[in-house]
Amino acid sequence: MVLSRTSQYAVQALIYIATQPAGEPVLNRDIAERLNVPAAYLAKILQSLCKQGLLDSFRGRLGGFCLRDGMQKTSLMQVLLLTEGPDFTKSCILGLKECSDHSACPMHFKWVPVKKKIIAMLQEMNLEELAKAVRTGKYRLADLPAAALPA
Amino acid sequence: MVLSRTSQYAVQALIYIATQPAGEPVLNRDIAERLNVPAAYLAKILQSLCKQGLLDSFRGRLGGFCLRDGMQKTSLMQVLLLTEGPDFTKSCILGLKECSDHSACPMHFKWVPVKKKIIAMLQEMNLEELAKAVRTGKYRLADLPAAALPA
DNA sequence: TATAATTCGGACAAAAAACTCTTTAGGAGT
DNA sequence: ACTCCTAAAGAGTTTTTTGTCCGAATTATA
Ligand code: FES
Ligand code: FES
Repeated sequence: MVLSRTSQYAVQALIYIATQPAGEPVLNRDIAERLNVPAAYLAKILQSLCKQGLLDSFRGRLGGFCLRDGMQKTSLMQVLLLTEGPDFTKSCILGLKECSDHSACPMHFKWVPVKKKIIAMLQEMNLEELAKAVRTGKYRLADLPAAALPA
Repeated sequence: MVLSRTSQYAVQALIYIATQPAGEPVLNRDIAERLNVPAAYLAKILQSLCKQGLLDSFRGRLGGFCLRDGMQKTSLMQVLLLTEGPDFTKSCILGLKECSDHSACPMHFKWVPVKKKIIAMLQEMNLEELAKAVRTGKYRLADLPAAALPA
């Protein structure tokens, strides 16, 4: 309803990394397995997040990815601006090029307040808090494996 | 941020048809030109909306598409359930297969209230009202043509 | 120094979404 | 009956997104 698969993988991975001890690199393979997403594809996404400054990467033995220092409090909004592009929040719901009060589609004045709520929500959630929530065990980052479902 | 291009075209076209005199078929060609959208592609979308019961179509001279009788008050939610599929509102923002209180991702309890707002908004907007808004001339369905932009 | 483990980078492949072309069939006017 | 105008249908193309593969570079450790 809102996010590309790439963004979903990125967010899941970042939260997962944030749940792990800071400073200890996490293996791409482990993240992919844990989240049940394609490892090679996830690697690309993580590499891109490195280039964009959210992650640090280390090659060779004891290598892996970890959150760059000071990025614990990165908001989901910041992440999505990287993965969805800088116009993420700027678009008209009907797809018009410009979305502004003086150039409005018929849904504009209903949509804008809702959009503001979405943006506020994305800005107030950060990786550290989400990771903390996951560590309580009450929330999950990936689907239940089929094996765990009732027969 | 929320809708596929197909859905955007569908909604734009339906609103445009609703602005036209009821019972008089509107040409696909005219809709496409007015919305500045690929005609052949739009035709497919309209055909699909016919099959799904929102529109009536007529071939030959004086042919075209018009809203099926009684569909003037169709809500955007109903339209999007057709164009985006019946799971449109059911998805988890992180992409998990199940989105429910007892199987929640870490964003679930923040996301669900916002999602409810989106759904409420989509349910309360219907084609007739949107068309009326467009007829006032204050709102638009398509981008300003490049020719109309300041040089 | 050799080895194993890891990311990096680029090319490639598959799938989905967006869009086009061409032919057929149906309906209105003459 | 004929012609013109329209949507219907289906195959095909292009573009974007998602996903794979492989070889090279980098690093810890034995
Ligand atoms: S112009 Fe369409 S949402 Fe603002
Ligand atoms: S489980 Fe993720 S939004 Fe409900």
